Amino acid sequence: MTPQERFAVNLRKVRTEAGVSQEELGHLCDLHRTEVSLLERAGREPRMATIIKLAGALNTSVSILCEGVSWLPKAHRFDVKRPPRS
Amino acid sequence: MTPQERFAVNLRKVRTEAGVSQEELGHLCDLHRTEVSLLERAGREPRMATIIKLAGALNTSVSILCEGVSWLPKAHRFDVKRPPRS
DNA sequence: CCCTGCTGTAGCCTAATGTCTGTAGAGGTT
DNA sequence: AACCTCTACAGACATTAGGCTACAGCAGGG
Repeated sequence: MTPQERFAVNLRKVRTEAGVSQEELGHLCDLHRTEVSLLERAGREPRMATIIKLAGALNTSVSILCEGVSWLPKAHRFDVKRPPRS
Repeated sequence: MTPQERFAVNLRKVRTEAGVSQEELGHLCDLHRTEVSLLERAGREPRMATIIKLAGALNTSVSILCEGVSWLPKAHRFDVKRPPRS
């Protein structure tokens, strides 16, 4: 599982729980609807501005969107935890 | 003040307080030395993987690196707070 | 004085993000 | 049936992140 796959899961979870469509979310944070779709399908890796926009539009925090992803400096690799099965 | 300017301030503050050089930090998180320099001079806007790498290498969190930057969905603009003067 | 460590900065390159348009399918409602 | 909403997905495009090399400056220490 890659960092963007975990981000995708987090984003979709937060968005659906907020009851917002991809298109509404895109409008809220000035992102194109296809970009939101790609992010939720782990097709893209968001930049800082994108993460902060999404967090603000969904009234959540960047930590929650990045939850489960960390970096192990000594091992020089990511540590991506599997999301809790809904 | 732009989001990346605020990120630059946050990054430099955390790095210097950790007593790490740009080059050491770059090695810890597999980033080039010049990239760390650019980020601290607000010349670049980091991606998610970059932010998480930096946070992991500096033993901090993404929230701290993104501190002071938020998105106002209704106003369709960022809200960047000035960092506390050291 | 020379040497070393740290940082700034310019340039070039590749790969990626983000924008936009359009098409298509699934599911629900009337 | 037709209609609507949401989403997936393609292709094309401009902009940018990040890697790399190289050179310069500036401090401190021998």
